[in-house]
Order: sequence, then C-alpha cells, then structure tokens
Amino acid sequence: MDLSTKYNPKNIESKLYDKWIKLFKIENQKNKNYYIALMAPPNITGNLHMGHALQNILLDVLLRYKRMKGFKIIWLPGIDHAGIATQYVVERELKKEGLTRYDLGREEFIKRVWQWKEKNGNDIINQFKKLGICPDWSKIKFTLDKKYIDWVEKSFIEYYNKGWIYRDYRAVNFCPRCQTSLSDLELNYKEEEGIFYYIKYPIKDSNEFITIATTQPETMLGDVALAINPNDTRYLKYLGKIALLPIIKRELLIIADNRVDPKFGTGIIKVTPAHSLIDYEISLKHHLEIIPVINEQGKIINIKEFEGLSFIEARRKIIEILKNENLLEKEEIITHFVPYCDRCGTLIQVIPLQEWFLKMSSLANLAKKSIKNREIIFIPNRFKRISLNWLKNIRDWCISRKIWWGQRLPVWYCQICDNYIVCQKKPKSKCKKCNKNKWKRSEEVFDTWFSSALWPFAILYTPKEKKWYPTDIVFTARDILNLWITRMIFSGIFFMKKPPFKFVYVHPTVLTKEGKRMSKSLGTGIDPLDLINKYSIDSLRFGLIWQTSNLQDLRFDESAIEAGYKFSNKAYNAVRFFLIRYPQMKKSKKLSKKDEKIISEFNKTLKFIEINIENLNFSKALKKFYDFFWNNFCSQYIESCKEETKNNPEVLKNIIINSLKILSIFMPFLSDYLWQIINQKKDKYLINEKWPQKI
RNA sequence: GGGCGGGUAGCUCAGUGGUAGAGCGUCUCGCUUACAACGAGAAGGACAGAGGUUCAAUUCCUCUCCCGCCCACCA
Repeated sequence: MDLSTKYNPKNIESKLYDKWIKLFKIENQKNKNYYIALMAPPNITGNLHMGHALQNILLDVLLRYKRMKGFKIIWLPGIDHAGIATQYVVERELKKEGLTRYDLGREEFIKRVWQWKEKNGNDIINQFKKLGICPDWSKIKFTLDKKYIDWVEKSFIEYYNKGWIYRDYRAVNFCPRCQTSLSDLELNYKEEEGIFYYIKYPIKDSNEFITIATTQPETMLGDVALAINPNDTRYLKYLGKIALLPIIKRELLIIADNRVDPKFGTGIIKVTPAHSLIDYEISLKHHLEIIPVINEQGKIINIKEFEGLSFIEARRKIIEILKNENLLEKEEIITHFVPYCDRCGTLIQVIPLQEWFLKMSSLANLAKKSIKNREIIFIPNRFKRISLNWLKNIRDWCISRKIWWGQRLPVWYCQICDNYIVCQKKPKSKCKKCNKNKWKRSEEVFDTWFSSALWPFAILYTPKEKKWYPTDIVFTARDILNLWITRMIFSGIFFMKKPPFKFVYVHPTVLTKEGKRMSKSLGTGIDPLDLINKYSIDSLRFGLIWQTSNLQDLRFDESAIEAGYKFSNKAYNAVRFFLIRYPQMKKSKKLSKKDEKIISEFNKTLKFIEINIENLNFSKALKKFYDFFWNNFCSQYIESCKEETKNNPEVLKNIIINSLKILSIFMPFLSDYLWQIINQKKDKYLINEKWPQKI
C-alpha cells in the first residue's frame, strides 16, 4: 500500500461515479421495500446553481441512508420543457441574429427550440451528475415525452368533462413582450413611485362632481361604472345616480360594492372591467359591459380620438385634456406595487382575452383537507401555511398561454363558426352548429405549471412504473411552494386519489455571504461547478450539508467547503495510520478502557446520526460525525494507540470501517475509496452495504 | 394591511432556565514516525434594545428597533 500523505480527490471522483451509475439502476437494487423520492425537474434552460446542488445533495444523503437501511430507492430524474422560460431564452438567441420568432413562424421557431433543447438540454443533466447523486439515470423523463403529453391531455379532458375547465373572455394578466397571458403566480411585484391622478367626474344634471384617484388614467376610457362602498355614508347620496365619464361623456351608473375600500384614495373607484381584475369581478356581479380600450400591443383601441396611441401617450393626452377642462383635481406621488413579468421583466398589462380556466374551488378543498389532516407533512411545519393561505383565497387558474413553445391544448376549433370540441384526436364528425367538418387544433399551449403539476404520476409510463405512486418525499425550494407543490397536491389527489407525497421538505434558499440573492445577471452567483473544481464534489457536499438549517436562508460561506476538504484529508490519514501501523492484523485481545470508550462514543454518535437523518437535520448529523471522528476518534483514540499497546487494533479497524459507512452518505467518493483500500475489496461499494449497527 | 424567519466571537452559524459553542479567520509555539490540508495553546462575546415571569433568562412572555421573505385587488 503506497499512499501519499495527501488525499487527491480529482483522480478518484470521476472514475467512481461511472461505476456507480449501474448501481443506481432500480433493477440492480436488491432491497424489496420502496423508498420513493420525487426529483424537482430542472428547466432545460437552466445551468446548475447552488439551489439545485443543495436540494439534490440533501436528498441524496437521505436516500443513500435509506438504501443502506434496506430500502429500494426510486428516484426518477427528469427535465422540464419550461414553456415561457425556454421560449424567452431562444428568442434571445434569435435576437442576436437580428430575428424575432415572427420572422421564423411558429413551426420553424419550434424546430429551433427543439434544436436548442437537443444541444443544451442535456447540459443540466450532466451537471447534476457532477453532484454525486444517486437517481436511476437510465429512466430520465421529459415533460414533452409522448406519454407525458398523453397524461396532460387526458387530465385536461377529465377536468373538462367534470365541468371544471371552461373558456371565457375576461381580464387577465398579459405580458406584452411574451405576448401571452399569465397566472397570478407568474408576476413579480415591484414597489415603485407612481402618480395618483385625482380626476373629477361630473354628476349628470347637476353641478356636482365626484373625484376618483387612479394611477392609470388611460384605463378610464374603458370605465363602465363608478363604485362606492355600501357602508360609506359619505357617498350614499350618489348611489344610483349617473356620472359622466370625462372626455368620452359615457354615462356611468354609480353602484355599491363592498370590495371598495373607503379608506383608500377618495373611497370611490372607477370600474374598468376590461383592464382590472377586481373591476372585472365587480362587473360580473353587476352585469356590466366589458369595453376593452388597450390591446395586446399596449395600444389604445375602440376610442376614436386615441386610437393607435400607446397607453403612455394616451395617458399624457388625457391628463392634458383633463387639465384644460379643469377636471384634474390634483396629482400626488405615491408608492405602489406594480406587476412585471416574472420571466422577462416587462410591465404587465391587464387586458381582456379569451382564455381557458380551471375552476379552483373543489380542487383547493381537496388540497386543504389533506394538508389539514396531516396526510401531507411540511418540514419545517410553518410552510404549510403558505399553501393553506394561498388556497384560501384562490382565483380560477388561467391555464392557457399564447406562446409557441409548449404543449398544445387538446381543443379543436371549428373554422367556420365559434364552436369547439375538446378531445385528443382531430374530430371526424361535423360541427353540430354549422354542420361543417373543418376543425383546427388550438394553437394555445398549456401553462407549464399545469403540466408540472402532474409530474409525480405523469412520469410513470409502464405498469411497473405506475406502482411508484405515491412518493414518500419531495425536496423543494420555498419559492415554488404554490407554483408547483400545492398544485401537485390537488392534481395528485384528484387524478390518483392519493396525495403525491407524504413529506415536503423545504430547504433554505442559498444566498451570498452578504445575504444577497445569487444571480448571474447581478454577478452575485457562485457556480457549484467551480467549487467542485477548486475543492472536490465531496467537499461541496460537506460544505452545503454543514450549512443547512431549517431557517429560510443559507448565507453561503466557502469556508465550510474548505472544512470539508480538510476533513477529507483527516479521514484519509486516519486510514493511512491504520495501514502503516497495523499492516497485519494480530489475533484479538481483550478490550482496553480506551477501546471501550471509543466504542461507546461511536454507538452514541451512530444513534444521534440516525435520529437526525430521519428528522432531516442533516447538518446536525454531519457535525456530530465530524466531531466524533476528528476529536474522539483521531485526537484521542488514535493518539492513544501510539502509546497504549493495550488497545485492540480490531477496534480501530472496526471504527474506521463503520465510520466510513456513515460518512458515505455525506462524502460518498472519499468513503468508497478508503473503504475499498482498507477492505481490500474491489468492485464493492458502500451503497450496497448495510447501515452500521451498534458495535 | 396581514403573516413568517432572523438579529449570539471578525465572518457563517449551533445552542441551553443556572457563570457561552463549532467551522473559518487572527495570535504564539511546534515540520513529534497518520495528517502543516496537522498538533499544542491563546485572544476574542453586557447572546439587538426595553420591560415582565423566575432564586436565576441569551434561553419563557410582552413591546420596540433593524434585516430578509411571503401573501393581499389597494383602484
């Protein structure tokens, strides 16, 4: 045995992983009982970031532990087509060539995205493999696999037949750059200064005015009513009267609705159902007309004097006219929250469109019930309130998107009239309304998250795979709790009659040491691959596990990775000590006091680690192991071996071997390497060993 | 407006109703035959602030102030 005094991970890590891959295969695992974990599929646009690294490393620790505890690990890897995100990236590529997606046309554009996917989509998988994690790579799934698509379509149809999916013309969030509607969760609100314009609306047949305040005066062109709070005695006298919309002179009925907050603004609102989500809801109750005045390009429509102006130009012109007519009472600078597109950062417009919606009330109740009944456990527990809170006041989910990259709705529109049919294959029958047979597939695609919501069961393609539902656990970042986790819960319960997982572990968000968000564009990102190159995979794993807590954030400190690097060497040298000191094993003797002590310390440590891994306290488990190994074992016991001739070398070997087994869930490369040396067994791997028992 | 997390050594964080701990950093001394990616030792903290409960509070309760996050239609 010829070992240098330094552990050199570089040569070892790359070779070992290739050997492990076949051990990860589900068919090659001998254990009987399943332990099933759900992988959050990364986007095909993505590059490995710290969040991925942390999430998958932690889950890998748990799964390696479970496997050694006797479970067959089911961990299916996958990638997500990520509709808007991917389309945006490819559009950006096109822009470099001076092209837009419209220059290519839909078909050609989609081809380009597929090309892009083939070229770059697997990068993320290769990067995931760098983490040393143990999913079965032979069963990789993609959200645009044929069978996956089939699940999504069938789910849509099942909801539709249940009466929960409907098509409607209504105000929705719209991104003018992406040219698509968005759900409430895909917006990013920024606090900004804005101008509150106080505008006087004359009361018909009187000299009186009432004043409303708005930050978007251009939308007044679409006003159809004014509304007060029914309990607001100041304005009750106006109830039922008619106000005249300035400039346009449209007659506006003054109505009452308790959604109006008397304390905000002047306590009176203008009702613009076309361009405000609340106003739309008010208009439903009062049967008001929708008058769209801003189109998908942000230009004014339907109003002669303003036709074709951008909404900003219209705003300027309107304010000017109001000033001239003495109808602008005042302007006030306020700070308010303004919605931007979460993907591309463009200012959101609310405009009315024909879209597809999923009724949420029943589904929300399904999810609520299972969370409240503790069929699903959030860890830490406080995170369940994020879900429950969202479900409590949820709106129907706009699931159609007008982008190109994604999965088309299984809807066929009649080319002749306004009829449509919901089904997977092109209808053969004639349209019942117009008796023609001209059907065209919808060009609308699904909200990516509709598809991701089905992930836990839509990735199960064969009868054998179908047994892998429900899963035991999912690890997630907290920013997609509702976007993804909550939606998987109700989808799973509805389609599979069981919640998709028992435990939801919410890991901290990785921030910079200064507490800033890690972001490439801000230059604050740290690339896990750089750290792997600089130290080693095991060191990265050690450092991330070390720093994990159940707090909301993790301020990343590279020194923890360094500690992992040093620890590798410590463990390596402990083994070296054994090999040098005891090249041949003598017959066993009685145990010394020191022997007994270290055995008892080991047993305590083992117990502590088991409890803490089961409870997902990864860093506590690792720190305990570190402390035991470095202080109790190396500094005390091994040191004592140098002098105490009474110590039993078998104890020394035993502790090392069992420690390597424990260490293998945290630092699998180092452990396997050392274990093979000390055991003199080639092609045997710790992942197939049993978790240590009390010595 | 509502909710949540945090404020402990220079940095990142553990921790407990009874005179404060780790990793990294700093200082001193050691290349002693597993390891200088190491060892021995040291410095360094009114545990955000105020009040309360208690024999005793960093730890429990209340309030305040900072930092961060989430939700909500604030027109």
